[in-house]
Amino acid sequence: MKFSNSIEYAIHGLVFLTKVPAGKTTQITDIAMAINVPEAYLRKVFQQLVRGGILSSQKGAQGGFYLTREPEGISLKDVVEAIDGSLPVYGCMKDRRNCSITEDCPVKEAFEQARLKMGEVLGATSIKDLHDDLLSKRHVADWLKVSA
Amino acid sequence: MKFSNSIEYAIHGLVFLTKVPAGKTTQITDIAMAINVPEAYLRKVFQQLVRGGILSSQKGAQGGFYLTREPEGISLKDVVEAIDGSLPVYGCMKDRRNCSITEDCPVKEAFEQARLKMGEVLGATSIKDLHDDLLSKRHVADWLKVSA
DNA sequence: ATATATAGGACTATTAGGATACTAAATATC
DNA sequence: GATATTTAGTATCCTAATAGTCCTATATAT
Repeated sequence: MKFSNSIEYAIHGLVFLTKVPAGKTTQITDIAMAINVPEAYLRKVFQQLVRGGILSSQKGAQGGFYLTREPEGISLKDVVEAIDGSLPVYGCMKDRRNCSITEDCPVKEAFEQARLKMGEVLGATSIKDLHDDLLSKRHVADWLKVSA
Repeated sequence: MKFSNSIEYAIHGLVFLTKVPAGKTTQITDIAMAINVPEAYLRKVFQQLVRGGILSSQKGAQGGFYLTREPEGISLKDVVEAIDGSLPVYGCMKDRRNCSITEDCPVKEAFEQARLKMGEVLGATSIKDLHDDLLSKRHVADWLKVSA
């Protein structure tokens, strides 16, 4: 079981935008080139982030994308939920299988607990945390240098 | 993001086998009918559980499947790993994108922490826990009654 | 008006999941 | 040992989701 590739693209793109001054837009072409992701695809990913309220966009000349809120307010949980819809959910087939356990199902509850715990961890790491952590490394990624 | 349906089938099948005395085999036909799952498909799922060491099987007349170890020793984590391969993993594309962060990647680490937490929760719930919890309900599932 | 940039839909390709069917192999029993 | 029984394993099919591209519409700064 794997998180989608789009999530990695989204995270890199968001970390890249961390350094951009608030209110200033950045064009998708520049971001895609910097983090080495197909431009057309990254555009799609960024549209999902806009719908998820993480990014804002402006059309037309001098337009582009920018963070809706400060990078310390954007968690990995937010990103995953914007892209993949939700953290991994237990897929119950009770309708198809006419299982009579309609509520208080212990299986569902165990998986729900597990999902909440995962959410706590991913909710505790912000885009800013990632950005700062990466900068502190000796060998900084190229795409991070470019954004400086 | 969803856990596969096979996991639900596997869990129901295993809970069903909880009541079967140790060493006694049960045929896939009976299990599939009891828990209302397509027989051919459940056979596939059970093969995965055999490979995962959770079930054992015996070929030939009077053959069938049986639990390899006691139901209190089988956790939801074991089942998920036998069926889906692993709890959800962060899919990093560093090869394709020639990302220079080869080790100590903070993104990878955050997702790894999250996966471990989820594993702790799912590892703490056993098939026996689920069975006992279900039996304690007022309205017990039909497939559970059958196995009694 | 016009050049510029995202929005959004249409479209393709590849992969994974869900499900079925058939053949091979093992074994209890007669 | 022959046979019926039952799982193992594989091959196949269908569907859905992911990954990725491209074209057109729409908004907007200048």
